Amino acid sequence: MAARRAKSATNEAAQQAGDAVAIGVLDELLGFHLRQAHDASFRAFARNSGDPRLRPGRFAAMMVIHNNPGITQVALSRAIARDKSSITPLIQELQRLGLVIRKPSPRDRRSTTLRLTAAGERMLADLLEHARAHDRQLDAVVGDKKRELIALLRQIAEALT
Amino acid sequence: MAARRAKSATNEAAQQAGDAVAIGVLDELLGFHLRQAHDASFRAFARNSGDPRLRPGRFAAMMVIHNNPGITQVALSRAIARDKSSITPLIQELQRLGLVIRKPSPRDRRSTTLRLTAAGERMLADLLEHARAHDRQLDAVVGDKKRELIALLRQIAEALT
DNA sequence: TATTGTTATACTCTATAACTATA
DNA sequence: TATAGTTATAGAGTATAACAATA
Repeated sequence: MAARRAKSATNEAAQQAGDAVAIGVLDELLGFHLRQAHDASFRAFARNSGDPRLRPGRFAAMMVIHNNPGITQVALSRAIARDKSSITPLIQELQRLGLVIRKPSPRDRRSTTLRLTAAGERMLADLLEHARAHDRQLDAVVGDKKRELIALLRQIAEALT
Repeated sequence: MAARRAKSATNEAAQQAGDAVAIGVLDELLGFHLRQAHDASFRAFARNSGDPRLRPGRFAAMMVIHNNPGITQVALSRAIARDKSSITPLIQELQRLGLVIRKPSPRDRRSTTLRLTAAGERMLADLLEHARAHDRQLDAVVGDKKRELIALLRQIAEALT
């Protein structure tokens, strides 16, 4: 746990002058960089997507519903790795906005099936534009490493879930 | 926005049977994978670090203080990219746990300087053990790509901040 | 005038547990 | 007995705005 650079009473002055702070061993931890990169990406997306209704969480849910029309709430909850009780308010909100319709399943009367409305599809297309614009920013940063990077991130998500 | 796989009334049955859901274009978005990988990593860390006081946020703050003794609250807030008003309760909590000491700056009477206590240093060493164990899990997944991956994540964080 | 840190306040996201209605 | 979805509730974590003290 030895620190990397000399520290002393003069350090405070450096901090106050706005110097870069030392992050030490954190710099070698993949988990830390994952956190930093995600945080920056998340904020940039929220910042640029103008419409405050277009949070990353809702976007992911709508995308899953779009790609799996008729999906049930529990299946959706598994797909986006959230508890089913977290899905209820999310879906209610999307329904309130007229983006999703819920229909009782004909097969299992406990279940509700989900579909995007026409407005939902339009909103999703719009969201996707923002997401793609956002991703182009990322593309510009990672260049031809994109495929490889995605593959690594996917492996991480799978291995740790 | 065409979907990738055939969808129909039979889809719901597939969902109910627990089939993997289609995520569509999301799969090509770096931002999405960043979210998934971070989410999985974050949860795994919280799950494995036994001690519930060792949240990633506190860990990062303690690490920055360790590496920059005498840092002020505002400088810390910049270092971990949070508003200064979010730092107050965080530091109060660390102080309550006896992990951090606050001293008025002799130079600027508006400022407070932060340092880890001996207990704070011990706790940090412990935290670091957990973080490293966690990172070894990640290492096992990414193998010799680690350096490159970290470099890419750092570039992303820097470009988007 | 600008900055440091605190407070008041509120919002988002999420989870656990208990419930109902079905299976 | 087990599962789908809802509700009640609570806890992190964060931000904005306004403020007092100080620069």
